[in-house]
Amino acid sequence: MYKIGELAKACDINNDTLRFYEKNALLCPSTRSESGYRLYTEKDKETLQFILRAKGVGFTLAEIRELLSIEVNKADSACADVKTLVDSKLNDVETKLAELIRFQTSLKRLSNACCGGAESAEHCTILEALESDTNDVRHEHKLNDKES
Amino acid sequence: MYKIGELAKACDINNDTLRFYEKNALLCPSTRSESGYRLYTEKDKETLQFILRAKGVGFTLAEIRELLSIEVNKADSACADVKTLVDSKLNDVETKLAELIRFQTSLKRLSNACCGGAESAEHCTILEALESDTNDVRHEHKLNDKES
DNA sequence: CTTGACCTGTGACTTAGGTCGAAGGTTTAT
DNA sequence: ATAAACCTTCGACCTAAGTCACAGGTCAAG
Ligand SMILES: [Zn+2]
Ligand SMILES: [Zn+2]
Ligand SMILES: [Zn+2]
Ligand SMILES: [Zn+2]
Repeated sequence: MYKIGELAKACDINNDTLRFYEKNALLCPSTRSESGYRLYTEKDKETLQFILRAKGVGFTLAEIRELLSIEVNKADSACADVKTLVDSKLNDVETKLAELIRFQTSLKRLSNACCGGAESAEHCTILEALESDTNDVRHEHKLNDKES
Repeated sequence: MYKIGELAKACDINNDTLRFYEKNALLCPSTRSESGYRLYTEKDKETLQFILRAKGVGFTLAEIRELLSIEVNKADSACADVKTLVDSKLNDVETKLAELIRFQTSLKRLSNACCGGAESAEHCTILEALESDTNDVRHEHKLNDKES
């Protein structure tokens, strides 16, 4: 059982953020102590970590709430509903994934095209590499322009 | 050459967003007409599409500005600087990618575990599937609890 | 010659996701 | 018994990324 400050510290967030998540129905502590202290279980902590990961991946709190609500309301919902929601989120994730891979490819191409040396990057064609979906680019520095 | 309204419409954003991007050094129209109208080239449009894609993938405008500034300042920067920035962004992208793949895996597992039928989803263990990094889960609906 | 699209500048407002402080009160640890 | 951590409510404030509107003015097309 974690008290609010303990959980917050463990997950590197603010106490107020935990209260905020509670008010916004994202994470309620499983119990309270006799004196009213919030007490979070290990499972609560995992849920929090799930929330933080989901956020990191670009889900809004509303979307995360939706995902979490499946768990809460599952007795009241049909498998069909659950699957529909999950498949829709899966779809979102896969769309993002495709974009990210496109970025990764572009950035890799760019990194490969750039020699990383101390010379002027004038020949580095970032946007070309970032925007084109086509072939590789590689720049060359002339060794001695002056003496041509 | 696109006028502001044309580009905005073509990319399904607000005119004011384009002015906002201009004020925030993300996208300046290549030229102006004699009368002062913003005129965007095809290349400007591509840059805009890059911005929109980058945003969609979770980059902040500040990060996008950094990426774009490479192009603008490349004569003034060394390949080493360019490569450092690019590799750092690449790193960010790969971190996100890893998280997203984790999500994809979880959601897929969940989707597979759920029969999608009209029955109560009581046996659907979302969080288990979402949080565990372990094995597959599959639920079974008893055919007739009453008559047991 | 009027209408709609554009220009400028200014400032208010919005949503999401917090963060902080104050006021006033309890609990827990040392 | 005192300090640190917790509780509550309440409201102010913050950033990011816009959006909207107003005022006063120019421009282009039918
Ligand atoms: Zn280079
Ligand atoms: Zn180089
Ligand atoms: Zn199910
Ligand atoms: Zn089922």
